[in-house]
Amino acid sequence: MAYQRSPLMQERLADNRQRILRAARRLVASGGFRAASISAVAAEVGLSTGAMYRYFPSKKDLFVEVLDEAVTHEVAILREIVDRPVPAIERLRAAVESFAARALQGPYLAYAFIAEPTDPEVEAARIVCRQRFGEVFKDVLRAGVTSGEFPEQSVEVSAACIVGAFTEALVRPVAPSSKASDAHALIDAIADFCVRAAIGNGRA
Amino acid sequence: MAYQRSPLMQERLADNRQRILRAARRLVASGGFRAASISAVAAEVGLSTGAMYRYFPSKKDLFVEVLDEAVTHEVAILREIVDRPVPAIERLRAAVESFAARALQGPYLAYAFIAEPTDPEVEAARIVCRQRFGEVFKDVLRAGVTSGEFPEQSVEVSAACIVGAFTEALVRPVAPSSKASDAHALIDAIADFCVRAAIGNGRA
DNA sequence: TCAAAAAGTGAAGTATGATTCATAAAAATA
DNA sequence: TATTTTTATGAATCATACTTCACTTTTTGA
Repeated sequence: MAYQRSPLMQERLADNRQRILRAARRLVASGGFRAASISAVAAEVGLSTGAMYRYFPSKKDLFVEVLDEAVTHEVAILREIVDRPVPAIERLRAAVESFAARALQGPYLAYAFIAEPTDPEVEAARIVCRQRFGEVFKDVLRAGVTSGEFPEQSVEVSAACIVGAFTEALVRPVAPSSKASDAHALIDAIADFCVRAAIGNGRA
Repeated sequence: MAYQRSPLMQERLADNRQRILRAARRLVASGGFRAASISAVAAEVGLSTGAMYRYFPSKKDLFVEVLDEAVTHEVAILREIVDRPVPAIERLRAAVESFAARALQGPYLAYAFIAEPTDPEVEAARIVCRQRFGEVFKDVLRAGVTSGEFPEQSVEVSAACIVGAFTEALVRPVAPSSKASDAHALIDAIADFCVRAAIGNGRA
């Protein structure tokens, strides 16, 4: 007869799926896509490699979803900050600081969904991610230009530069002397940079 | 008896070596390290894969050298610009524009030696590359801060941000609408961004 | 021109990691 | 509990790309 999954089973499967996604993200965050082989993820979750394919049709699909989830989460946070009813300068600074603070906890994650190359399919997903980040910053910049806080500028390019600036500065500092202690100083310096870039000298 | 390479042969070998390096760089520039497999490089040069190993002991060694050559060349150009006896602002702008213009011709090359991950050994070489780039920008920034053109700032972090900003903006524009025609506009916008970031509003 | 040595070839050898598949274990019905 | 179906396993398979090696071609020096 027709056999159905019990609610309990249903839940366990859904839970496994979540755990796979989380384990994959954790591995990417700690060592990039390189460290996130199917067998590594499987081991992390406590499943066999074969079982992975019951949850995701391929490695690509898994990582597209990891990427998408991470970015959705991140963008939601940034969006909330960027929509606050305060001056654009403050919003910009807060957004950069917020992103930077979280990125510092898992530099590779920020790196992975911003820069690390993989299969063309995952790559396509990442381009969308970047655009989604870009949109948020473009919105603040546009608001600032409209309100007169920021000078005329290509908000398109500036948004890309901002994303690039904090990514680079966070992911692999030119001088990687950053300990946990000066994380705050690093974040400040990055935010200063981005705000200065947006403002210029009033009339750049 | 002891057999020696004739000068002609000597030259042909040296020439092959150069051609291998150039082909490898060309491939990286057009499609990243992914596109630069040993067999692809060999095909490009017109040699067999086996022959490659008469010129370089391993793929790693080849790419460490490719990276090193590219960066040495690039840094020499930037260094020349940065050492000119003009205001720091001008030097900074010129350096960014110069780098950006060249990077636009082969986005992947800039990308590859700035961000793309590979073997740990090549990775180590890249970290040095980034530091070398960083140094150049740090020098201009320091000069500008000393001369009072730029406000106090972490030149360390600012240098990283600058490298990141133009890399991101060049390598994969958030909105990749850039045709050959607006290359100039893009370069200008990036340079504007970096200069604004360095200057701030006089007292950031 | 001939023998020795170097250079070049490309198929075979390895290594790594994704994917499949025959089989086993577990869960759902009767 | 017995039967059927789903889920899980992990070794085997496949794919890709670096590296080696037995062999051929070319070059060198007599």
